[in-house]
Amino acid sequence: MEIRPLDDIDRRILRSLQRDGRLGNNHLAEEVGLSPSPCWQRTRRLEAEGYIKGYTAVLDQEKLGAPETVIIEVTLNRHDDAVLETFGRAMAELPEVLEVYLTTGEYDYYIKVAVDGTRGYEEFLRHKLYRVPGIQHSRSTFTLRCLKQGGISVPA
Amino acid sequence: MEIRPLDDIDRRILRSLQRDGRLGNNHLAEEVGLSPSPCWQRTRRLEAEGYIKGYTAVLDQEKLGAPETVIIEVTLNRHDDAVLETFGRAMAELPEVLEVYLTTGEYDYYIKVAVDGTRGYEEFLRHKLYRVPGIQHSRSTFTLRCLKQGGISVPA
DNA sequence: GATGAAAACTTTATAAG
DNA sequence: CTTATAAAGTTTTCATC
Repeated sequence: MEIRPLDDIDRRILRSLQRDGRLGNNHLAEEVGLSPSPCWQRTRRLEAEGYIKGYTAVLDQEKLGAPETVIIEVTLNRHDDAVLETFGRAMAELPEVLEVYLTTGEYDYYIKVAVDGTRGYEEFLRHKLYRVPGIQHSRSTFTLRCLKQGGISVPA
Repeated sequence: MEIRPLDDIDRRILRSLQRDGRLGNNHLAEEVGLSPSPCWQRTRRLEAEGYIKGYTAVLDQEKLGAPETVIIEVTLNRHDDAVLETFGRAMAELPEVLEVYLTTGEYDYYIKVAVDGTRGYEEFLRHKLYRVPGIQHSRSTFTLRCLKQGGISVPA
């Protein structure tokens, strides 16, 4: 079920649905230069094979009251599996947290949070991050402006 | 046109559409406990007022041949508006680049890229990043595992 | 792959309680 | 807000070339 590589039309379907996740099959077919029926089959195949993981509404962080994006890097004071895992899970459960990555290098975790200003940030640190045990050191970077944000580009 | 604050039902609509961007109005209405007609009006309002910025298909980075996510922080050797701006735009145009943020602190830019292993990463550095003029210093962090990724949580 | 057709469902608008 | 209606369009399946 995952044998065939993507062809040009598959990639066009992915690009179109990435641009507009609610595109109907008829419009999509027209956009990619196919008749509706095979277009529909390809789209279902791309979903079934996992190229398309899902569809989502993209919401506005500012309008929802968390205009600041802050990057927090964290080192833990122990590095056994259990501590690393527990910390990551605790972070992932917090609503302010947008992203959690376990990383190589100087820090163990890389976390991105959305907060309402320095106040919101302080609150997050004091009431959420610093209450999770095991943090040795953390370093925060406020973002000033986002120039790009989004999913992977479908290769040519 | 942007006077009214969100109520509980609006927030449920946002959460449902974030979870499934292709939910039809009837299912959505049922999910949020409303009849289809007002549900449809609220959804259009949330779009028109910008709470919903759009809809997108979420694609699989691995399946599309770029399984590694690398975080690159960059300092530029000059900090006038033109240099900062030009660098950010050049980064945003590269297909490997998923995110570009201008930041406070030690580095000027924070960039997230998707590449195919250390090979793909080296190629990105040599053929793309290092060909952009003005870089004083950069620091790369490979991510090992992603524990969370997604948009903002709709507040309670 | 293209076409066509049919049933079920969705979208969009409008009117009335 | 709800219920109801209705035309237009979409989705999904299926048979055929």
